[in-house]
Amino acid sequence: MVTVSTSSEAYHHGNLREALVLEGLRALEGPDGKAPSLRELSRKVGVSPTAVYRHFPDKQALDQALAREGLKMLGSEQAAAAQKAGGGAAGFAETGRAYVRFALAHPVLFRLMFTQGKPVDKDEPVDEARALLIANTRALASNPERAETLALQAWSIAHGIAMLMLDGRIPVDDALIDRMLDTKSLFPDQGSKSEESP
Amino acid sequence: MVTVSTSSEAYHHGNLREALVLEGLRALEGPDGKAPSLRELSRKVGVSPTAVYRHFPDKQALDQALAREGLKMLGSEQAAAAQKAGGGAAGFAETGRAYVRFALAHPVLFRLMFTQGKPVDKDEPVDEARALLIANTRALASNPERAETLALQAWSIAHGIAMLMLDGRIPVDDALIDRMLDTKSLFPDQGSKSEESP
DNA sequence: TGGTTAAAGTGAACGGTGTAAACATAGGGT
DNA sequence: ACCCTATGTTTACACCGTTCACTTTAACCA
Repeated sequence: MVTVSTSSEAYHHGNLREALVLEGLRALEGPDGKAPSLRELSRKVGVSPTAVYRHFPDKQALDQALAREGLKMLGSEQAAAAQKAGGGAAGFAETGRAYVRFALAHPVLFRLMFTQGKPVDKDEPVDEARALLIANTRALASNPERAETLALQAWSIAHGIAMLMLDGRIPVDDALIDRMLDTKSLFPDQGSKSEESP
Repeated sequence: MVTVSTSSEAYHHGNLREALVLEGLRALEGPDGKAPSLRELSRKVGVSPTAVYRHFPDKQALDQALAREGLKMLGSEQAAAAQKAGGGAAGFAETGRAYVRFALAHPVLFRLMFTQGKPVDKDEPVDEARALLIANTRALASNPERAETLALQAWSIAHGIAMLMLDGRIPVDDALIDRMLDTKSLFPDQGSKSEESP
């Protein structure tokens, strides 16, 4: 059904959708500081602007696809960071740092990920980061309700730090990040339920 | 030198700059969910688009003026909330709630306030909110360094909650806000330096 | 008081954007 | 062998921020 033609001179591109997303992610990493326009993207891929509409209903849909890729990247980076730290409380703390690090490393992508309005009631199958967060707080908090609050608090502070640094309100400083994300002082009841070993 | 002509039919508007900022703030409160364009603003004020450039070097400058107004509003609302709560720890907690409340009440303005890139090293004479925050943490924290960390943590969590709610990542719920902003559990060392009475 | 000058407005135009509509092409299934 | 459909193209429209050359008006000074 889908013939993935690698020839780049064909009238039909082959897999334009994937190419757009790929080029979009690349552009988001660029030094422009702003998300690429639809026309700019289509130019780079070598296709007319309206061709995009065969694969996305509108620009926002393209942006949402890029946002989903970003969420996937963030999730896997957080998971990797947690695993490297040995899981548990240390891993939990590390996911926070990974969150802020990701935001600083991919500022435009990060903004796009959250600017794209999504409903809150629908569970995203792609959101590994959220699942990881919930699992972590469930394991660390004293009780389930406290766990949920803890999860949202942890998310909020990491997100707040990330945003304020991206917006130039807070100096970008690794040591400062560590101090602000010090989970022992922020969430003193962590680990009161279970303790773990590497 | 400056004659403020109230007549609205004059060739020269009289005080176009103020009118633009006023209309801009009004538009930011509207249901559009997006910041007004320069042309739209000039239309509503009854002036040609290029007239704006007599008062602002570019669109970003206009946006920055709007952002400054927003920061002033936020600062005074926070100060009022703190005063109503009787100052001290209770007042500090209230400034956090006021911050989130402001963001939810003026979503587009709030976004604009932080999207307008400003340097971090320059002290803004207008930023009452930051001054209030620093004063509060100085009074509440056990030592100066802890006070600074506390200030940035408090700011970050309030900002994070505000942003995540604006972006639809967290349900907008007053009780949830209170739970997440519970300063007694978040910052257990608060009040260890000085205690106050209403 | 009257003339000059500079501040503050205008309109047309340029390149950019997202998007709709009509048309072109190519490749696969019957 | 044919046509159908998926996937491209061209053209066009309305809007955007911004530049340029021009006009109007008001304030100041001789």
